[in-house]
Amino acid sequence: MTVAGKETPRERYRAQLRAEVKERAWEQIAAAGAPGLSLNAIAKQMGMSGPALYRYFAGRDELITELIRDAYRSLADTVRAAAVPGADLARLGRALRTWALEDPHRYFLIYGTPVPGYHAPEDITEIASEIMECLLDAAQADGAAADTPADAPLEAHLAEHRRWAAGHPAPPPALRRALLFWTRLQGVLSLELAGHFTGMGFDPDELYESELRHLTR
Amino acid sequence: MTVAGKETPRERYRAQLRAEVKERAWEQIAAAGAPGLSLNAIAKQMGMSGPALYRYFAGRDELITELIRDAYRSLADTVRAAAVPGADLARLGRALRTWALEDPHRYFLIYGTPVPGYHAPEDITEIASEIMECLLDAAQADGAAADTPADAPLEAHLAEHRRWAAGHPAPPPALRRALLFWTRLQGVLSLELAGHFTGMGFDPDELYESELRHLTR
DNA sequence: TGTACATCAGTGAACGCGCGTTCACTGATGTAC
DNA sequence: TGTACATCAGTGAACGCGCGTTCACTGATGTAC
Repeated sequence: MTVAGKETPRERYRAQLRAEVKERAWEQIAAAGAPGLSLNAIAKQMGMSGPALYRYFAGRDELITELIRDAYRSLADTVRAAAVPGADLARLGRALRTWALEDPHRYFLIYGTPVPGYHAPEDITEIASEIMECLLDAAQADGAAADTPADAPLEAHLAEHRRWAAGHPAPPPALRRALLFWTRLQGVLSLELAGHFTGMGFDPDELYESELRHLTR
Repeated sequence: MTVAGKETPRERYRAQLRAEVKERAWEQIAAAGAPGLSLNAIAKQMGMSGPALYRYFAGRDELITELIRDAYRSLADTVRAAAVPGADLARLGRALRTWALEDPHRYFLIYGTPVPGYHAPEDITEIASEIMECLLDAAQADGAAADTPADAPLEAHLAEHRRWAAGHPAPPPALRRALLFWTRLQGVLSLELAGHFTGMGFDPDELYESELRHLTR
């Protein structure tokens, strides 16, 4: 660890090279999918020999985990930036969509087909709950005016099983809003990004906006 | 092509062996994900040598395509069976959920991360629209009693872009119901199956049922 | 019914490939006196 | 300022592996007369 701003040239170089490896990794994911990611291929593309990269990453797995972490981090930052005090859920929803469309491969690294046997390290799980927290904040602020129950059975269930809310004080209707907000938008997004709407004629954005209208009114 | 019931022993054997290969393929997908699927490994597991399988499949790609086709086919059959006349959308929704939970890998082969560069052959696209048709039937039958507009902007858009409906006579509110039904359920399902709810404490089924209540009333 | 032939299943060797990863080593860069 | 040493970056060879796929071939199964 080095104090920021006091990096040695070598540390700077290391960080820069790690970053370049990751960039190439994303390019490779875009070209052949995450399973086709290969350290050797990245090295070759950067004009160095395979084993050189082992100075920067412990192995293929560490690189992938790093990419996943970065993806989560960027989503969390995006969501946090959109969940400023006073913002409504729709704003958060549009930020999510922009983020997802910006780089579908990044989206799928988080929300795509899970790799059998892979378990994310704990710090990644924490980023995920950071996202949930923003969601709850927004859901609570958004509907604070009208927190009448909208679906009693689900709200009762959520009121009793709110471990995921991690102590967040949102009332049951807000818990429900947050969760359904999330699943509904993910529904449109994942189908859209996976190409299940291509050739169908309509604009997925209209679906998305319709969901935003319904959740926030 | 042979008339059913007039199969020669050899044809019967071929069909049986192809089926066994596919079974092993699913097992392998369950163990290592679709990208790790290997003809050689399947052959070895079946006690034969690698090249033997080339008598039954043109190559790895054909096997995968076949698996995808089977997955689509089984979903379409499930949906069709649930969309009997008089059935409501909720029934179709529950059938979808049962089908998905029955074999998540099968689900992800259709709705998971798309493989860059892969394009499904046309007959698979047709199965997909078969599913859409059932959906539209159910959506139309279900809400026929109250087809008042629920979201004018979206319904207007869908009324003008109904290529996907392939001539189906469903009115705009039913178009909207069908699509949102689909995306909302997929939203819960894909997050649930990818494990994004694990450790959160609540039961995804409650979310799912809440969505069903909202769409069908 | 038996014989001659065609068809098909499966094998084993081989080709070329790329992967992840380890290891001993060279050469450059930074550090301490 | 220069010299001696330690640290680090990157190389090339090597290991073992598994992949998809082709090809010539053996042996069994079915077919025609």
